[in-house]
Amino acid sequence: MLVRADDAGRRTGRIVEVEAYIGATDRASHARFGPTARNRVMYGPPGIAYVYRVYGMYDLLNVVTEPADRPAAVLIRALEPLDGIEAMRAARIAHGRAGAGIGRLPAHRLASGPGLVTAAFGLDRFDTGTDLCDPASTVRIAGPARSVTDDEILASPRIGVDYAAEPWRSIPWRFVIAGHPSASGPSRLR
DNA sequence: GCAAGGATATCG
DNA sequence: GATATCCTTGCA
Repeated sequence: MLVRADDAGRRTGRIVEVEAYIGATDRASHARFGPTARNRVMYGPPGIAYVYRVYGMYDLLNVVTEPADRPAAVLIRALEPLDGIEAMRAARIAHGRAGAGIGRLPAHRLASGPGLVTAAFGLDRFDTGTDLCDPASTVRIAGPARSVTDDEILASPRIGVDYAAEPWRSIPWRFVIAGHPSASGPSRLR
């Protein structure tokens, strides 16, 4: 569960879709270039946020997952909004990238994509370095909203990594709660 | 189907 | 410095 507690109130969302990026040999990972100014937190301790910008407009939230010097992270691709729906909606409108229909978007679509997760939670690349495991952090990851069994989870190839060589392009390292209405992409892909 | 949008890694 | 590329999204 992703939690943000600040002046705007408390926002929580159940993490329903993630992707794994593991090691310098993963040709789809930012770590494929070795340590750089952008990805350096991937080489630090786990539990830290790595937020980067793609396509000039969207910031994507990742969590560092391995001990120092082993670059790995999990991309948070979608949330099921639980609390703070209106704060998320307001943040989406303030972010301004999406079209005019946000005011009428159903709640379950407010964070149904990696760029939408950060927009709904008011995160950007300058939040890189936040300790997501520290209860004192404004943004943090708490225990699961509820338990998930293995047979609910669908594994598939990662999204948007067609540039990577095989086998990395096809490894099923995207994990989603099968059929969840808050998963990313068109409904036919959920 | 495709444009928007700017940071980033790489090359000269 | 210049340039090709990118872990996306919403609308035509």
